[in-house]
Amino acid sequence: MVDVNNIDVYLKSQGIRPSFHRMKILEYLLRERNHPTVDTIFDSLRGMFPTLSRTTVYNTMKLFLSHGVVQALTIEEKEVRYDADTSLHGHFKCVVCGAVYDFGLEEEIKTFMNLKDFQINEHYIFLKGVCKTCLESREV
Amino acid sequence: MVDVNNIDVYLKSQGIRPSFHRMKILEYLLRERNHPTVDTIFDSLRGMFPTLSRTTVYNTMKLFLSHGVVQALTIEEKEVRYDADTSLHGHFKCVVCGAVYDFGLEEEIKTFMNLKDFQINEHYIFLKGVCKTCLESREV
DNA sequence: TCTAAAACTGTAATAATTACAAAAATACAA
DNA sequence: TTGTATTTTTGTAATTATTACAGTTTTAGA
Repeated sequence: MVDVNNIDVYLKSQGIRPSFHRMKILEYLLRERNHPTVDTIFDSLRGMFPTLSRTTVYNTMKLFLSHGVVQALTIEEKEVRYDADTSLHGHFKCVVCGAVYDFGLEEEIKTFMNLKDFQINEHYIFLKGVCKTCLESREV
Repeated sequence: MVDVNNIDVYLKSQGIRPSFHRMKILEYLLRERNHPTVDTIFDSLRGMFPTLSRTTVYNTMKLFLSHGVVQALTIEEKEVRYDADTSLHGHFKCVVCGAVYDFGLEEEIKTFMNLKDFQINEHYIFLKGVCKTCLESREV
């Protein structure tokens, strides 16, 4: 995983000039790990530097995406979320509280998705249901 | 799989009144199996009955969705696609030609996505890459 | 046939995203 | 350091998918 203290080095290694905004946005993604939408990122960072533009967040996410620094999650229509963890893992969205959880996947799972003669570049695994916390609070 | 000749019976069994438009839209989904967007459905059926409204397609898809007659695929931002096959299977999108392919998944795969103490209602498995046809035409 | 409910239509409103042009910041050569 | 070209950022306008809504048509059944 990328070291939060060396974001500039990491961005350079990915062919991206490490501007102030870009570093702050990636730092946010790495620290919070909350699979935010553009609006969530924008609202969260605006407090710290009010000069930030929503367009910059859009531009930056598009740039990060094209350089493989983030993956885009479209678990649900009308909200694209971003994840700075680009390793193989799944996502679970709780339909009650809306939280998105990560969960691990063995490499092995790829054999179950083997498409003969197709070149597979990206794997997305989304589950929906009710998370443990929401299940427990319902039982009360 | 649902019999294309008994769509009215099937819709009734799902608690949906089988109106003319609803039957034609479901028939389209079952026949074409092309994971269409609302616009694709609209454009395809408009020729047959020009009185069709885009809003009707939206309304119908929302109705089908809430009754479990279709599933919504959000493989990519900015396009919700619909699939009348609600059984467990995966989807592959070719980034070159844009086609969406179905592929089978063993029940077994669910054990690889077991989230302890979570209630899982829906499984979505999306792959992206290059399909066989596009790979072959590139080699030329 | 008449009436109430359901379905359909078309336009207007909303929301996420993109386009674009101007302004600011940065890099770097002279 | 200064000047200039390039990159980045900003803010507004445009675009696109979707939803809201109100009026019209169709349907079911008394």
